[in-house]
Amino acid sequence: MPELPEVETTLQGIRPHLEGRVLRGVDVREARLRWPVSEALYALKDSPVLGLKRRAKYLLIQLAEGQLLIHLGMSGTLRVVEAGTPLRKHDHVDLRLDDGKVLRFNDPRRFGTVLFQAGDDDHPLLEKLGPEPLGDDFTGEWLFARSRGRKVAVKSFIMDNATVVGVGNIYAQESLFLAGIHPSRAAGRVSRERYERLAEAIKVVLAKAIEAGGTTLRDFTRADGQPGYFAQSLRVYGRAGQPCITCKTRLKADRHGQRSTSYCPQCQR
DNA sequence: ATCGGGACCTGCTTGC
DNA sequence: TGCAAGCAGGTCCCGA
Repeated sequence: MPELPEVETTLQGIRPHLEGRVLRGVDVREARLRWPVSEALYALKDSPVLGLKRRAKYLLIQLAEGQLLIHLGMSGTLRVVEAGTPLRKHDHVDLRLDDGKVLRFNDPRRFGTVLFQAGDDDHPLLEKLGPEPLGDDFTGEWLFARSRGRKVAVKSFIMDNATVVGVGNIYAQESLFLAGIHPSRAAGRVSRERYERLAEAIKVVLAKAIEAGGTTLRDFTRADGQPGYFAQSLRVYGRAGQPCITCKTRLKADRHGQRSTSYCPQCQR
């Protein structure tokens, strides 16, 4: 159930199990994901795991031969299990480790990816990505500069990975509410000052969500450690028709590019 | 260049 | 109870 906080939580959950280990091999039971699972993975054998990191919503596993890219799509999860653990439905890929554990990729909708990029170069999918939302180079000024003349809805604009990565449907809505910006407003018609507030809101919302994800980290490797959602802190997402937390106005529902949006018509302009 | 829409999938909820 | 429609947290690619 991955937006960026879930991916970050996953990274932190699997890291201790992978660092310092050797990848013995990869078992692919279903290769038809968003893109076919990279053929090169089938041949990997006894490769030390050099490190793990995250870029946007991609989990990157560094091996001597290159880089493994895992994206959870809309429904993907990773679990660390003991070798021999019975398979569940949609357990598509296993990474076998030298300590008898397995990193198991499950994805009912198969929108996720398991790819391999040989050598030192970044995978093409990573090339066009914008700044990390929690990094110093993501600022209101950046949003302002990039948005001049743009007519797209500001919600679509901040969900565009070239603008900033890791802002999915939930957190886009939450951030716009916090910043008091109407999701349908043209990106080019938001002031510098309001973009400062929006950038700050995005950072706060994501940082808090990551923190909350961290609380479920402890049982992450347990049987069904479904990352909790901290739904109680969602102010507008999924609340269309209910009263605004601030002003009691009935929250409205709308759509931006096939994605539902809820917002307060009073607080967000 | 920019924008909106379609596409890729399964599973769960809703409504007749 | 059964079945179809609608919707779900992502994001690439296409045509206008």
